[in-house]
Amino acid sequence: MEIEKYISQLNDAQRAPVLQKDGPMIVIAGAGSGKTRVLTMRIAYLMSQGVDAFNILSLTFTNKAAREMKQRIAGIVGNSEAKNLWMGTFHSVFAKILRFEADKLGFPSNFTIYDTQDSVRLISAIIKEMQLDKDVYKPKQVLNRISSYKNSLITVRAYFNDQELQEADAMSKKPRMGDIYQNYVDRCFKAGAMDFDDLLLRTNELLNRFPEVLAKYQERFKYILVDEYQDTNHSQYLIVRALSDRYQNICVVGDDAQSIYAFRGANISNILNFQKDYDDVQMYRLEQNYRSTKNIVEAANSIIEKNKTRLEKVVWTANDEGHKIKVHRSLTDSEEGRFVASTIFEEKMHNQLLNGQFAVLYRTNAQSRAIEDALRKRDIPYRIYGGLSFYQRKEIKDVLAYLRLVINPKDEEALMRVINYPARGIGGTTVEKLTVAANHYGRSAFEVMENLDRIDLKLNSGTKNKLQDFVTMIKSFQVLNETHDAFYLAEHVTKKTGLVQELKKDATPEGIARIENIEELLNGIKDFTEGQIEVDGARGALSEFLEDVALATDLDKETGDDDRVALMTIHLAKGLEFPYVFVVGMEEDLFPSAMSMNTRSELEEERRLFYVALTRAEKQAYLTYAQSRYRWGKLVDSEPSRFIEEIEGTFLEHLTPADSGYRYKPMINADIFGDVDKSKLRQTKPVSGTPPKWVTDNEPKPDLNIRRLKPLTGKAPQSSTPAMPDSKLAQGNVVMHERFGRGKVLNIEGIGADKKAEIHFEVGGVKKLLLRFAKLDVIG
DNA sequence: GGCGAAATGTTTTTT
DNA sequence: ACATTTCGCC
Repeated sequence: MEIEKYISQLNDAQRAPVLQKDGPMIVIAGAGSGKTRVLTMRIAYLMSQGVDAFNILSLTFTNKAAREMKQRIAGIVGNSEAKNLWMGTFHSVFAKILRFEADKLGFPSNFTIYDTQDSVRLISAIIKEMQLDKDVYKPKQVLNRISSYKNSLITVRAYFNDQELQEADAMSKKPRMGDIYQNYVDRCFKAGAMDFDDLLLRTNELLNRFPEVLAKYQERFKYILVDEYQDTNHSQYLIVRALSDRYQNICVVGDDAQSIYAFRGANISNILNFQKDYDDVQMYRLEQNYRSTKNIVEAANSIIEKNKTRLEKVVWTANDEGHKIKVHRSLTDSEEGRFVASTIFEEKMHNQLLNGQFAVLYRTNAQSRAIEDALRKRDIPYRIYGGLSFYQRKEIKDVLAYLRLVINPKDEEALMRVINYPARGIGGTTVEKLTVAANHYGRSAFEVMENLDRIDLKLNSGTKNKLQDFVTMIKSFQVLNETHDAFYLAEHVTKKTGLVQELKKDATPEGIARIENIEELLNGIKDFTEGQIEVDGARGALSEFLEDVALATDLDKETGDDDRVALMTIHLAKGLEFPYVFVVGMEEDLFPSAMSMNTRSELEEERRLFYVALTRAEKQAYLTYAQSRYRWGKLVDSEPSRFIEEIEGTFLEHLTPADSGYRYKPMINADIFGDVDKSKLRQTKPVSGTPPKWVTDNEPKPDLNIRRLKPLTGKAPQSSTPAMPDSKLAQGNVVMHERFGRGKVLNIEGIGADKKAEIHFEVGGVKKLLLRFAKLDVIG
C-alpha cells in the first residue's frame, strides 16, 4: 500500500486528524484549507489500517461530493474496496436504510418521497378541507412551521403536549396548526409517503424505538465522518449521536464561518458544542488556505471579523498577493449582465481561459435572467444550477407522477397531478367526492376508485367509467413493470397517457422545448437502466430510478464534460471553487436580503454567505451592483451593499467611481434614522410575512396605475403577460410609464423575437433606460 | 359539471 | 415571468 506517499504530501495540520484512527474528533477547517483532502485521506488511511469499507459511513453535503470522494479513494485503495463505502447525503443514505426497515414503521418499502411542491399541495388541500382561511394559514408558511417541528423532533404528540408551542401558534393567529400538522402526517402516512424532513425524523424514530436496529447500525458504522457539520440540523445531529454512541469513532469537519443554512434548521451550536457531547474530543484546526490569493483571503477575513458569534481562527495563505477585488457599478441589471459577459470575454481573450474557469454567483435565483441574456448575446456557453431544476419542470413532474403511481398507487399527490391531465373528463367535483370518501374510509383515493361498485359516490355512469378506465390504465402499467425495465415503461407511459400528444398541440417554442425535455428524461432513464444492468446486473427497475430522482440535484447531474460558465446561487456554490468569480447584485435589500435584516443573527448569516461567496475565488473576484433593477416586475432603485463597504479598502479596486455617503435603509425598531425627519416616516402594512418597513412618502407617485396593459390591437397569447404590440410603439411616441409618468420615446432597440426591448426614454429632460415596454402606455 | 380564458397573486436561500 | 384562482361559457 502506497498510502504513506499520499500522507507525506499533507501538511502537519492536515496529517494529524488523518492519523488519529479512533475516538471523537472535530476538524475546524477554514475555507480552502483542504478539508476534502483530509476526509479522503482519512478514509483511505482507515482502510489501510484494516477497517472494512462496510464499516465506514461518510455523510457529505451533496451526492456529487460523495461520488467524487469515492472516486479519489478508489484511486488510492482500488475500486473494489471503495465500492463498499457508505457515502452520500443524510437524506440519501437514510432513505436507503428506511426502505430496508420500512415495515417496522408501518411504511411500504416503496414509499414515495414527497418534494416541497407535493407537500405544499397537500397542505393546501388540507387547509381547504378544514375550511380554514388560506390567507391566514398560508400553505408555504404552514409547511415551514411543520418542517421546523420535524427538524426539532417535535412530533404531533409532542406538539400537543407542549403548551408553549400551542400558545405561540395561537398568538400568531394559527390555533389550528396542531390539527393541520396531525392531518398532514396522517395523510402522508396513508399515501405511503415521506417528505424530506421525514427521512431524518423517521430515522430517529427507527433508532429510538428499536434498540436492536440501533445496535445493528452502530455495529455496521463503526467509523463515521460528517462533512459540513456546521450545517446539520437537530434531527441530523441526533442521528449522528445515536449511531456513534457505541464506538465513538466520530469525525466531524466544518467551518462555523460558513454556516449558511439556519433557515432550514441548521444549528450552529452543533459545531460550537461538539466538545461537550463526547469525552476526550480532539480538536484540529486547518488554517492555511491553498485556494485563493492573499488579497482574497485577507479581504474575506476583514469581512468575517464583523461577526460577533464565531470561533476564533486565523485563515492565512502562502499564495501570491494577486489582484485586488474589482468593484463595478452599473446603471441597470442588464448593464450589469453586459459587464459580466464582456469581462469574461476579455479575460478569456487575454489569458487563454476556459469558460469553466468562471462562475457567476448571486443571492436569488431570479437574478440569473439578466446574466443569461447577456451571455447568450455574446455566445458564451453557460450552465445554470438550481432554480427550477430539470426534475421540477411541469412536464417532467407529470411523467414522473404517472411513474410514481405505478410504484405506489396510494401516492395521493401524484394521483391528483395526473388524474385529469391530459383532460379526461374527471373534474374538480368528482375529485372532491373521491377525497371525501377516501378520508371517510381511511383509504387512499386510488383504493376508492378500485371499489366504485361497492361505494355509492352519486357519480353518473359516464364519470364512473372514466374513473375505471383510469384505474385500468395504471394497473396495466403495473403489470408491465413486473417484466420490463424503467425505460420501456416510461416510454410506454408517455405514449399511452396522451401526454406527448397533449404537448404537441402547443407549437410555440416553449411547447417544443417541453417535448424535448421529455425526450431528455427518457434518455436519462435509458442511461440509468443500462448503467444498472452493466454495474449490478440488475434489471434497472423503475423504483430505483425514482429513488435517485427524488433526491437528485442539478449539481449531481453535472457531467463536467462541456466547457461552460457556471451560474448559481451562493448557497449552491458552497464547497466549490473557481479561478474567476463574479458576485453580482451587491445591493442593499438584495444582498443582504431584505428578509434577513431584522435580527443580528440573520444579518450575520448573510455576512457568512458573503464570506462563502468571496472565498470561492482562486485568482480574481469581482463584485458588481446596479443602481436600479427590475424586481417583482418593477424598476426599483438600489444602493450598494454594506458588505462592499465592510471590506477593508486596501483590497478593493473600483472600476467605477466609488459611492460614498449613502445611508442604509432603516431597520424596523432600529433607531438609526439619522437626519431623516421622523414625522415624515410612515410604516408600511405588513404583507404576507414580510415585516413592515419605514418609508417616506416623498417618492414619486405613479401617474399610471395600470397593473397590466392590454394589447391595443389583436389578440394576445394566453400563456404570458400580454405585451404591447410592437408596431404601436415608435420613436417619438409620447408614453405613460407606471412610475415615471409622461415621457417620450427616444429610440428602441431589440424589438422582435427578443421581448426584452430597451427603450431610451426621456422624462423632464432626464434620460432613462427602460427594459420592458409592457410598462408603457402610448398616449400620443 | 367541465373547460378554457382572464384575472390575480407571488419571490431568499435547499435536501 | 410564473402558477394558481376565478370567471364565464358550453
